[in-house]
Amino acid sequence: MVKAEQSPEQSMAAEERILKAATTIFREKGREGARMQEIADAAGINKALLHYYFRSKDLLFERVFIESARLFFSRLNEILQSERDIFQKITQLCDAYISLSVENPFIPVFIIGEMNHSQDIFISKMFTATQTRPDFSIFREQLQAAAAEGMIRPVAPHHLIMNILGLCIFPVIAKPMMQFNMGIGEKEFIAMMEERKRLVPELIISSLKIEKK
Amino acid sequence: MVKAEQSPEQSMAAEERILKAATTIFREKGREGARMQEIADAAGINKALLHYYFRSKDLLFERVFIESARLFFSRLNEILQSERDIFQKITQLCDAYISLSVENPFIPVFIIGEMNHSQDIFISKMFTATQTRPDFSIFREQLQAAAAEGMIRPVAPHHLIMNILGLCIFPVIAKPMMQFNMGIGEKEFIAMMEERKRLVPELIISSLKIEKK
DNA sequence: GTCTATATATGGATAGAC
DNA sequence: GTCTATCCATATATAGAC
Repeated sequence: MVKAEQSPEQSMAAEERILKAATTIFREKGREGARMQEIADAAGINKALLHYYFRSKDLLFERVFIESARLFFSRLNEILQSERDIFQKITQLCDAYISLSVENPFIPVFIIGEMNHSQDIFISKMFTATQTRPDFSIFREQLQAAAAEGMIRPVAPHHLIMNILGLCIFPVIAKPMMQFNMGIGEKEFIAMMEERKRLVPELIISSLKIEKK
Repeated sequence: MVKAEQSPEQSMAAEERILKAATTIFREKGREGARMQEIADAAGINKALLHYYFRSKDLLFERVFIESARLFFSRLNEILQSERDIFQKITQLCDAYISLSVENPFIPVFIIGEMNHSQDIFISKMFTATQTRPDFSIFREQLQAAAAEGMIRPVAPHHLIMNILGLCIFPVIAKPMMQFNMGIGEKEFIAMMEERKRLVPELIISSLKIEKK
């Protein structure tokens, strides 16, 4: 515990503590709601050190946002471009995004909020930085092939992806509404989301298989 | 144009202009992102007058939030408690919430964001003020009756409502993500949401009718 | 690298004239 | 009711000692 030393580990520790604290607070309160003082307190250092390491609130925010967006979107790409068939991919996507949202309930609200509050130019820049722009080409071809074979009915990829993400993520961001408007408690909510890991893939897949009209 | 007069109409006009401007700006930027100066500018008056009419930013925000929440949640109640059967109600809910979200794209993000950023006590107070707490009893009974008759398979109301709202609202709040991550332009987005007025009820209703297992 | 102290800017709110 | 001018608290950011 030789605290006087200025070892690289000490330096790293402070920088990481700041980043960890900033991540928590930005995600919970958003860019505008977060306070540098609060981040400093949570990191156990003072405001001056924040600026020493990250120069400004905007830059610190960018770091947090990019990392959050990467965490959120990288799974999408991984699953879409794997070697699995469409049904496995759908099941994996549901499981991944329900788990991700339940375990990090602030991330979806954070990303959605900031994306809707920022200028297009900023969002574009952030996305380029995350390097997670998903490639739908493989998935699209799989869907077309399956439709051509009569295995499923034709479906536009963006509709399908929105269906999956909406069904998996929306309940998490609407949780307060469910609490106050529908009387769903914490335990019921957890149970409900667990049920949805089974219900949502079933719903999505059955809708593809039905021969209607 | 006798501007010197202090008629009640003049007074009303200013108050309403403020409320209109505040509504727009709070919805777009959120409670923390909104600036009283900006609201004053948009209303064509100065900051002092904001406080004259609404006392504080918090009170002005409450007015806007309550009115927005009322607009958003009142449709839910209306439809759930109407005399229609469950299939008509589902179709109406989809149509209503797609239209509402497309026409007022900031409202869902606004309500969701503020509900996730506020204390439970505040949210609770706001909801009491809106007087729009939905009553699911009729809808629940209808679902149970239909299931008992074998018309549909059993389904929990809160799952069903989340499915509907998620499928209708999520694409709107995820619009920036679709733009930058999936290359969906403004025209494609509008067309997509129009398609969903047909696709979503079809998806929901078919999932209820299927006899699986 | 880390701190204390301080500069600077900004935003919400009030005082007081008209 | 409406304005200008100003106060005051808070927030980001910097200077400079250690």
